[in-house]
Amino acid sequence: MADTSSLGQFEQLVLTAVLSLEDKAYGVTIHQKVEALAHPKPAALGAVYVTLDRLEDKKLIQSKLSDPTPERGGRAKRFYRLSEKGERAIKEAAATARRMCDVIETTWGEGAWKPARTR
Amino acid sequence: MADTSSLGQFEQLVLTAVLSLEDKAYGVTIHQKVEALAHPKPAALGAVYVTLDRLEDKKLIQSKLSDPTPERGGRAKRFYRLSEKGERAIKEAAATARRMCDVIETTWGEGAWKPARTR
DNA sequence: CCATATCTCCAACATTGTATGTATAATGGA
DNA sequence: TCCATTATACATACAATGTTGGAGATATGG
Repeated sequence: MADTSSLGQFEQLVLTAVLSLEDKAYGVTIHQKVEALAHPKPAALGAVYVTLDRLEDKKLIQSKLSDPTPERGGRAKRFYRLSEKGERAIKEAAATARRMCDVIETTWGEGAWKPARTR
Repeated sequence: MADTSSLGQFEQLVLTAVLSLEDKAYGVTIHQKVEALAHPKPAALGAVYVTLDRLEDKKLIQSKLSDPTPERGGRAKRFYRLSEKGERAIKEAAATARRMCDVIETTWGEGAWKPARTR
C-alpha cells in the first residue's frame, strides 16, 4: 500500500470537488460539484459520504465538525480539506487523466478512424 | 439501460489504448500503452485481459482472432477495436476527465506543476 | 522432441461504486 | 409545546471493478 495507492474514478471526482470548494467543502456542496463534473451521470448523496469516509481512512482528506448555522435544519456540517497526501494523489491522477484526454483527442484529430459496426 | 453505464478508471485506460492503437491493438500492445498512460503506476498483463473480457461483454469493444505470425512464440493474437457504443462511452469519460483536469489546474492557479499541453 | 518465447485466459480475492435506509439536530407554525 | 419539515450526516448491503498469480496454447529453434 505505497504511494501507488490508486484512486477510483469516483474518488477522484470527490477529491477534485473538495479541492475546488476550498473552505466550503461539506457533503451537500461536494455532491453538487461532483454531479457537475460527472454530468450527465447522476451521483447519490450517500455515495459521496461513503467515499468521503474512505478517503479520510486513507488520510487523503481531513475533516472537522463546524458549529451549526441558524437556518432551518441548520445542523452542524462536517467540512473537509485535502491533506498533503491527497494533493499528491490528485496531482498524479490528473496527470494520467490528461494523458488519456490528449491521446483520445489526438487520435480522433487524425481523422480516418471509424468504429466497427455492430454485427 | 441508458448511456449512463459508467466506466471505471482502468477500463477507461484500456479503452483509450485500444482506440489509439487502431489496428495494432492486442493484449501485449494494449498493456504497454496502458502502462505508459498510468505511469508510474504499474499494470499487470492479466488485469488487461480481464478488463478486455468485461468490455467485450458490455459490447464496448469487439475482437477477432488473427492468423499466427511466423515468429518465435508467434501465437495467434486477438485484436480489438472500439464499437460505436465504446466510442460514445470513451467520449463521455473523456469529457468528465477534462472537466476534472481543468478544475484542478484552475484551482491551483497556473502554478509550477502543469505539464505541457503540446498544442 | 524439448526448452523457451509469446500470448491468451481463468479463478479467487481486494477494493471501489451505488442504492437505500436510518439518525440527528435545527426551525417555524399549529 | 409538539410536530412536520428541512438539512445534514452516517450505516449497511450489494454490485461492479481492480488485481494477482498462475495455467494452458501454440509457435520456433536447437
